[in-house]
Amino acid sequence: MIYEPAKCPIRFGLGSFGDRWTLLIVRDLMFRGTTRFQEFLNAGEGISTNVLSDRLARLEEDGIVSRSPHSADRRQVVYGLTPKGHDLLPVMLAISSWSQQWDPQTSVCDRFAADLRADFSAVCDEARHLAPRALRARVTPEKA
Amino acid sequence: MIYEPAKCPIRFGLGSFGDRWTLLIVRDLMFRGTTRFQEFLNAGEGISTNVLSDRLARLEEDGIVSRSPHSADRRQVVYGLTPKGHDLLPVMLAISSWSQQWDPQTSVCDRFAADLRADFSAVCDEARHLAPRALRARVTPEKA
DNA sequence: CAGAATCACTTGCTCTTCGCAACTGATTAA
DNA sequence: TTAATCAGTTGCGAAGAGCAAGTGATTCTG
Repeated sequence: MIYEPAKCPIRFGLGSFGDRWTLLIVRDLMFRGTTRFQEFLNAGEGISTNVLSDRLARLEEDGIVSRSPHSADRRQVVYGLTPKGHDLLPVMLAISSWSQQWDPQTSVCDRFAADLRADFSAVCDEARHLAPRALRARVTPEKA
Repeated sequence: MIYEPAKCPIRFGLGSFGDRWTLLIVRDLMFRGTTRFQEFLNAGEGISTNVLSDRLARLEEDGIVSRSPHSADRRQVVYGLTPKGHDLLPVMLAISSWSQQWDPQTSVCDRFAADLRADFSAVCDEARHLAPRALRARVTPEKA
């Protein structure tokens, strides 16, 4: 926990993911299907090994990320989202929608953004059942 | 800007509010009607003056917060949300909904949470036109 | 009109955290 | 048997956060 929560929901949320890196890890798990330590490192964001290690541990402690040994290769550790982690989908999509609206560089496809604005809950319900790659395909523009 | 953005919407969002304090300032502006430097300090979160000063400056630079001199008292500076800042409402409500679901201590009223789950877009559209106090009254439980 | 209070900050200091690089122990591939 | 790969850990310099005191402008008080 990054700092103590109170009754405020914003403060509680920031206690779990109120830093530069945590939501990027959740993004990789949710939209890119990243499951291993090395993959997070190579995600191109420049997170360092010690910080990644720390954030994954915190996320596991907070019940957002699951950690299990790989069945075949015992060197590997497989990370995944718990139900609590999956429930961050609306937060991620709300941020995506905001960025699409205010950052010209952001590549969220216009149709998805329009769908979100029209019926956010319906899009979330639909997106909830998609695998990471399919989810990402739904969010990002067709021609990119 | 806390770090460089790319095409990723999550990364862009975190570039604007990916730290411990920024969203708490937005919360105070959005749900509590806080407008002055001293009020942010006394919000009970324990932010220090130098960090508050820095964050308000960044938020203004990012076009999320407006800064104007008080009409009567020229010592005072009045802070407010820009349209870009107001558009963070869905992000704040998504975080609130998540916290209400996963933190027993979080005080978001059950009815509001249910409304959000049923039709997030409609609740956002409705909430958009409310003043901070009225908005907060809609979110927090009746008996608290 | 003088002195004190209040406003939004700034400065200086200390301590924690971050980013980088090298290293480790366990496991697997050649 | 040796080399490569895995998920980390450790050590160090730099950056950021937290705390307390100070600043200049403005406004209130007597």
